Amino acid sequence: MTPTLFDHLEQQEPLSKELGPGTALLRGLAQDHEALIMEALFAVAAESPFRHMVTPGGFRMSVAMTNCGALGWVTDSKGYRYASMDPETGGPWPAMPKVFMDLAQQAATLAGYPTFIPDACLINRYEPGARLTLHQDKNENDFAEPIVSVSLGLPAVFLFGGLERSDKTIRLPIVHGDVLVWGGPARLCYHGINPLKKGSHPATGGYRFNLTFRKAG
DNA sequence: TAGTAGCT
DNA sequence: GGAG
Repeated sequence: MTPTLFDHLEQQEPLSKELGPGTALLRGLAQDHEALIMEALFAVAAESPFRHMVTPGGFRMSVAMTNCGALGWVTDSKGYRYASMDPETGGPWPAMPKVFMDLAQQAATLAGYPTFIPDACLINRYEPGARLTLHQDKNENDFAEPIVSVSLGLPAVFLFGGLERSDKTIRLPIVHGDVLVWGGPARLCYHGINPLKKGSHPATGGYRFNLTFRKAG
């Protein structure tokens, strides 16, 4: 039986107050298909391997990334953008696995975006110490489309701020299986991930993986 | 400025 | 030495 948004909200702290409308933290939503998801993730990585991209400023990112779907997020000395081809392999990104698409659409629907059809899935791999500093997702074409973020493996602290970098941030402890959706007035909020702490997780070993679904094109 | 260093 |  598919859980309703009410089922999820019932078991969690009231996020809507802090994060505003259009935003939901769906605790444990990805746990049901955890084995299938990890299998699909490794299949994607076998085709387009994880790599440490470089920011326009010339810094190597601590998070290793790959993509699946029609478009993939990339950064290099020329800037941030979406590309239909993997710069490393020269070929298209791997197709988005059905289990990814189904999960993203289920999460988006629960959060109030029933027509969400992602064309991009950025896969982030965090090792201990890896982090993402506060940033906005603004390389997509339509900001009316939400962001769906799936957490797998080691726990992390998700930072959620406002529309300006200097705005106060709240710290959300995120664990394996949690899915965070944000859109509407929160769509362009600054967010980030604190440096990952060392640990071990049955599903992912010493890593945290994050799937970020977007309609980019 | 999707980073890092350096401070409290 | 970790957290902010």
